Amino acid sequence: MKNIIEILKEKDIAPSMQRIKILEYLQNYKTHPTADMIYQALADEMPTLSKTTVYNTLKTFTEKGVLVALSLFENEVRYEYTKEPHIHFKCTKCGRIYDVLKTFKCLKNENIEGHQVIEHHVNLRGICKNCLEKVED
Amino acid sequence: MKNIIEILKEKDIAPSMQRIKILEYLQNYKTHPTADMIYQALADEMPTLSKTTVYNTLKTFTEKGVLVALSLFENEVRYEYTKEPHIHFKCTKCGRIYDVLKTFKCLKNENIEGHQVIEHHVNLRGICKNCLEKVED
DNA sequence: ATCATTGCAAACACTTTGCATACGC
DNA sequence: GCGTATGCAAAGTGTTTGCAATGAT
Repeated sequence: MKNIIEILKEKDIAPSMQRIKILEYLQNYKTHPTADMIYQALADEMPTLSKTTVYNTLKTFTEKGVLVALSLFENEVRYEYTKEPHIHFKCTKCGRIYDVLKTFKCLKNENIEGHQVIEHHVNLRGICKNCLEKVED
Repeated sequence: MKNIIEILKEKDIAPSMQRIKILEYLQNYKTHPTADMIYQALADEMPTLSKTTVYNTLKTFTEKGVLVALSLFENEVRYEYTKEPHIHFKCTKCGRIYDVLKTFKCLKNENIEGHQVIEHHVNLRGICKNCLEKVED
């Protein structure tokens, strides 16, 4: 795995304890967490961490292209590190978000009805594998 | 155009002045407005209208399947009446949201990697036709 | 008379802002 | 020492809740 400090420097972001921990968390836990989830997860080992810093850091990372901010359903912002082409599936039962393979053509940089596409997001919602199995029991 | 009262009755929603006006607004102005935009637009001719009622009504309509709530970008909830298959394009310059034709296969009711899909949303972002032309001037 | 809808005020959750302190080169 | 990052408290948004007043049958 690429060194976190390297990644930050490449994007002109000064490394700091807080920034490293937050990016590390997003690399390790691919759960598409909200700002608050990240804060809760790190607060134990970083008692002086403030939510403002989490928000600031996520904003910086998103602006510099380190992270992607997702607006899926229910009006919540979630963050992810991976930028491999994929789409999102959110389970209405357990709330978990899955990355699934993008099987169709990406419209990025294409022209659609005269509009120039820069981002292309596909969001699915339904019942996930896990929850389907539970119902069958 | 189908009578609004008919539509409401079909969905077991008791018609009221407020509900009719709100649905009428969404039928007439296909701008994918937020709750606040709807409130602002109607407040003039309905001085006693409350924002709570707008929120209540949009919630009811969405639950009963009269409207669809969209989570596009920037963490804002927008509402639309049409349910013809289409996808959304949001312009990063002017903020306008366009409906564009869905040219690829809908995954609704299909099984993707074991997950059962109920909803399928495609969101594009970029520079719209209008704003592209303005830059060229 | 009964039951649902409305609308005010207050509460709430999430996010941003202002500013003083602390940190790192 | 200087410029940036941090973090507290407060303010700002968007939305929901509690409850009394209103409206419809």
